[in-house]
Amino acid sequence: MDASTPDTPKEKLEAAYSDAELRDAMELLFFSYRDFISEPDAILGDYDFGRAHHRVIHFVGRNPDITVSDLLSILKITKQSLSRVLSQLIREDFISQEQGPKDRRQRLLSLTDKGYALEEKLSAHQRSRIAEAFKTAGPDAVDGFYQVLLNMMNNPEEFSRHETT
Amino acid sequence: MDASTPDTPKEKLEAAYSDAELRDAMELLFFSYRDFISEPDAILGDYDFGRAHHRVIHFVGRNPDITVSDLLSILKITKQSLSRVLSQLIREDFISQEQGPKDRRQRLLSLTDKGYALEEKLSAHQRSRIAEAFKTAGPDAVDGFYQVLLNMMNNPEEFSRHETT
DNA sequence: CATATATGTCAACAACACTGACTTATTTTT
DNA sequence: AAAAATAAGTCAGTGTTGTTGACATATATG
Repeated sequence: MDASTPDTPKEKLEAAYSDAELRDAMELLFFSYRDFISEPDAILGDYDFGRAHHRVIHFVGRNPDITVSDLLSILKITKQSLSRVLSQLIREDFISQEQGPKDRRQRLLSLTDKGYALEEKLSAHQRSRIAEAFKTAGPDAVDGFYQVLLNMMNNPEEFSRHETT
Repeated sequence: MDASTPDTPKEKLEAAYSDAELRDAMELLFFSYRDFISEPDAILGDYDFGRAHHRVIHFVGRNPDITVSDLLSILKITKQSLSRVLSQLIREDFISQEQGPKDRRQRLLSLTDKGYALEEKLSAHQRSRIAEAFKTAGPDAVDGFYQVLLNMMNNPEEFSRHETT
């Protein structure tokens, strides 16, 4: 019936996981992500923005002078999809464009002051939610959180963690 | 500048987290979830289904005889949104409906054999991805993963973890 | 000079969420 | 028994965000 259950008990040292346990993890991921991402929606509504705008603001904020194509490969969406939200953000002065100094075809993106202010506002709740979770769970749990999620990525190198003070 | 940096060094024992670290965590969540959820898309395409169908199949599979309203409060979408995908899944015999034995207004939802087969197929890659990540990270890391994500939920009671063998 | 690359744009379309209004069957309350 | 509440379903319209395909412009590179 249950093909995932190991027949040899000695394998337990290697921590085999049952299908039910693995589905637990899937659900936990769903629930936590659902609650995490739904949070800034109210604020975004005030600006007539959506989650796509939020993602762009976040990644431009963390990568000043990012090129459009680099942003595209982070978000993994088409340039037409990006264009809709990006041109809105540029038009309304949340994001600025600058011609690339070496390659003048590039349009380097950065947050304006207005954009930074919005980013701060949007991420405030999310940051304190994570800070709370981290404090409650403790430093070892935080390490585990990083290890597991990193191992779940297709290209863990895409993620670069900042210094722990 | 950075308002989150504690001035008193003794607070370090309580593990304060900088804004940069907290934004790291936000990104890790984004990246890992992005890669995790994009996986079954190809299979879904073969059936002309999308991610919404996948979520319904998953939660009905894990909660046989679930009522429509309970499913709605898990997914946190409107009944009109659910209706579109659910009626498709019922029409094509992936999900069955049964009148509630106590409350005959209820329509209890369960997966058919066909539905179970699809669920298995859809979750196979995701389960092995998680199993790999768990094995690589180790049991302590898995505990940390659970603790942090649980603490990030609005209502951690909504999640119930199965027995660890 | 030819070709490739970075970006932007137009148009059409699909998935999936939303609101609002209304119906039917059944249960609960008064 | 009548009234109100609940579970589920439906119709119609709308918005966000993703997709494909085709094409344009400026700039860099061979």
